[in-house]
Order: sequence, then C-alpha cells, then structure tokens
Amino acid sequence: MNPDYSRSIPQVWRRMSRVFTALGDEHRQRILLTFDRGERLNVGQIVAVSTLSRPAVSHHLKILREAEVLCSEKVGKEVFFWINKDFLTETFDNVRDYLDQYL
Amino acid sequence: MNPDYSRSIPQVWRRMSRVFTALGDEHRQRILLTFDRGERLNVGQIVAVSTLSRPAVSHHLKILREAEVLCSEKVGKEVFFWINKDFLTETFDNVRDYLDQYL
DNA sequence: CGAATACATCGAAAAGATTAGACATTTGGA
DNA sequence: TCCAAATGTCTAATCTTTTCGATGTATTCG
Repeated sequence: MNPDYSRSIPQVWRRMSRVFTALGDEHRQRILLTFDRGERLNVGQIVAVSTLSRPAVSHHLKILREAEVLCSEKVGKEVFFWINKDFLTETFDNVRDYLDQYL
Repeated sequence: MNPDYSRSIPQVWRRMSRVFTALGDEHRQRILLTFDRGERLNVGQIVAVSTLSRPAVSHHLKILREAEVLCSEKVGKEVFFWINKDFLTETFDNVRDYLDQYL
C-alpha cells in the first residue's frame, strides 16, 4: 500500500493525471476521434461536425491543449489543432510500464 | 476526418471511453495509486488513507468497478477491491495500437 | 481605414458531479 | 436472538463543469 499517494498526486504523475482528466469527457473523446492520421483541423471544421456551440468547443480544445493532448498553431486568421502523438505515445507507454512493473 | 465520431462514441470505444471517464478524476487516480502489486484492499483500508468520507469513497469505488478498472469480491463482512490489471493492460495496448495505426 | 472572417473570452445560467450525514443491509459472533 | 462491524444507499446541499449569447481581439482584404 502507498498511503502517500492517497492524499496528493505525486509529481511524476501530474502531467499524466492532466491527460486522463482531459480524456475523461465524452465530448473531448469525440473531438479526438475525428482526427485522421497526421491531420490538422481548424476550429471551424471541428465546430462544424460537433453538436456543441463554438464557445463550448473552444473550451474543450483549450483543456486538451493545456493537457498537451493537442497542439495548436495560428495560421493567419485560423487556429489549427493536431494530435500530440509523441506525447500521447510516451504517456501510454509510461502507464503500460507502470502496469508491468508495479501492478 | 471522421465526422461520424464527432456525434457519438463508436461501439468499439465505449468500454475504453468508460475507463477514461473513470480515470479522469483525481480522487480516483489517487485511490488507484495506493494499490501495491497484486494487492487487495478493503473499503475500510481505502477510506483510512483517503481524505474523503466513506460514502464518497464508496461512490468512487463504484465508478471504478463499473468501468472495470477495479474488481471486487465480498469476503465475510468486508469487500475487497483490486486492480483489473489484465483489462487495463488490454485497454492501454489498444490505445497504443490506435495511436500507431491511425494517428 | 472599414468590413468581414476566424477565433477566444467573458459572464451568467444550467447541468452535472461530488460530498457527507442519516439510514439500511449483510454478516459473524456472543 | 441480539449486537457490533463493514459496507452500501438515499438525499439534499454544495461545488464544479459546461454551455452559449454577447462581446473582444487579431487578421486579411478591398
């Protein structure tokens, strides 16, 4: 038993914790599933296929970006988002290693 | 772009979606981190190291069990919980495969 | 410059999740 | 049977998140 972990998330888990929190919402999961391989989508495209208003989508995109699940870049008037594949791969590999080593 | 996914979670993702939703809460993350390798903990032990009341812990344990992240078994008066390592391993392997194949 | 486009943010309301006390249930033991 | 222990459930209050109209900001084009 690790009683320490029951009161606060340890430092090494903070970044991953934010990923899980970001992924723990169905709207955000659905946004992520709309991305094809290597694709970049602007906000308008995501709003167009979403059931939510633009401010709501913008809110979810912000959470995903802050959790480093998505990257974004402004090009002219548009803001493009894409999946941070490297970070997600690293994150899930870490979780996988934790499962193997400690559980 | 997969516009279909933007309106509802596809069947193959439903089970994994529930896992992410269950893991998307810091209290539940902390509960999970208290488990040592192969360990079984009863509710009282989890409550003892938690900052929450027993009903609150019970609530979170229920969510984790329904998402199949935890298994449980009643032994006498106690209910023991343990981590569903096989399912979690399978889940994260699936996500990892998805990242490799489709993103 | 002025208009139009794309997006973010603000702010208040609504929806949803969480929490803990009180109560209920199950079990084992005296 | 009666009691205590361990846990689940109910409920209402609270807290947090989500939502969207309105407004603000940056950028491009005429």
